Amino acid sequence: MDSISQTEENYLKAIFKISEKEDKPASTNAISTEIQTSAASVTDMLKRLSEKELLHYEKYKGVTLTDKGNQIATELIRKHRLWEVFLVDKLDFSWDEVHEMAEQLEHIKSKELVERLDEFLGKPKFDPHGDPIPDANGNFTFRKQVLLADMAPGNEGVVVGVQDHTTAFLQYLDRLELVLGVAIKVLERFEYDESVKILLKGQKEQILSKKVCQNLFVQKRT
Amino acid sequence: MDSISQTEENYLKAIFKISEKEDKPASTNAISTEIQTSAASVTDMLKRLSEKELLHYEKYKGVTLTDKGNQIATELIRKHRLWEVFLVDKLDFSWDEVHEMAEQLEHIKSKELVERLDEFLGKPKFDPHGDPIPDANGNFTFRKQVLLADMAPGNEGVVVGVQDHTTAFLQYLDRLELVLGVAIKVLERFEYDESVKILLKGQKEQILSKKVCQNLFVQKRT
DNA sequence: TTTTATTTTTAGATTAACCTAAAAATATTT
DNA sequence: AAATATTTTTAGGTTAATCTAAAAATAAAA
Repeated sequence: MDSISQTEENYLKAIFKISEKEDKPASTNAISTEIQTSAASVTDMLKRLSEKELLHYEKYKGVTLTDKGNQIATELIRKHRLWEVFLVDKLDFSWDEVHEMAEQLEHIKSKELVERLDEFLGKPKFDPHGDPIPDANGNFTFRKQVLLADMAPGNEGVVVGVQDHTTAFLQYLDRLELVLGVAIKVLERFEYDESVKILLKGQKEQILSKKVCQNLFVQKRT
Repeated sequence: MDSISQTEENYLKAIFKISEKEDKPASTNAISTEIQTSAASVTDMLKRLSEKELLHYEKYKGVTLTDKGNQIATELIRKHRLWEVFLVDKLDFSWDEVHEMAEQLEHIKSKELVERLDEFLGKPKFDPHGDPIPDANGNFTFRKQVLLADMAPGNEGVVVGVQDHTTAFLQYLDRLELVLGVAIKVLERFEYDESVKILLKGQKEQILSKKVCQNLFVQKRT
């Protein structure tokens, strides 16, 4: 029952994030980029986390989380996303403002608090960016979704998430009225620049750049 | 605009607390007791906080907060007490469970979050223990209150706060139905052990020990 | 007013988390 | 396969926050 520092928690979260994308052990460099610190510091920390049995570490081979490390990382993600829901649903922040606050709130240590918060928010399954919130057992709700870029003309669906979480992108989406839950239909794809014409809410036509399409998740209507 | 660590914040809060009671500079020992650390560590920290101009420090003379230090401490108390209201009013925790969580939540850094939270909670003036919540400008609502121990037979009033914040006392008060807002009347004082017989909610008689009376604040009806 | 007790500070160490620079291991080119 | 480039680790140092033990200053008692 050795306690874990906020810094250690951040490393676990970073490793979890990297492992989500790539299917190989997380490299020292990948972690140092994610966490904005020197590779030497990462090596230092990996040794300590390995000592605590939160991850498997072999020199020069990268790391993978142990079950214990995975569980802690998942809990952090659960807390982060629940707090984001709180900030947006209850305190009326917009989806581009909540990351930094949630980054702090996720380190609050109290199992009971998380469960009560979850209850208070109505046990949400997704956060304000459409990312799944793991339940108390660490299980994520899986939703089959595709990038708008991968939809063919004629396809319809609902905007359910984003790949790019930057403030700039989120604010741009607000301007385009591309908020979560909105219905869209792909009308046409222009080969020239891979932009796409969509029908928004069944009424408004709009052209979206390739970049936007590659960062927007849609749940297709079947 | 040098940032301040959680540890530094805790020192400022401790000094504020000590200065509230005593009217002289806070001593190294008083701080070390409050913060549960060695006197040597306190001396170290006082030098650093003095360097940052958060307090006035003269060797062997104790410390007082500067305006800046005072402001930070007041903001921490504001945050602590607002979060306590959130935990009790929104998440249904009881008044004896919230201290530790608020102790962590008070360090979340975001001016906007505090103001939104305040708004969300209905701009409360007092926390679940009856302690005043400073407003955004650092002003406390003053309430004239007396210890139950200082009330004479015949006096009536409403329970508005506690002096002792321990879990044990708070839980005991719950058992006695002495929650905030309850009306009481002093019926009789027994010289022998300085216990007091009161009338609860105008209907139930109860005898309270000297110790209870010395830790319960009442707002007298005039 | 000395002596004794208490409080506070200094000195010297430790630990977590970071850094830079150099060395070692691994990966990529030619 | 040798040479070059990249990644990772080691070595050695720094800073914040802590500690114990000893010295210095202040306060209390005889």
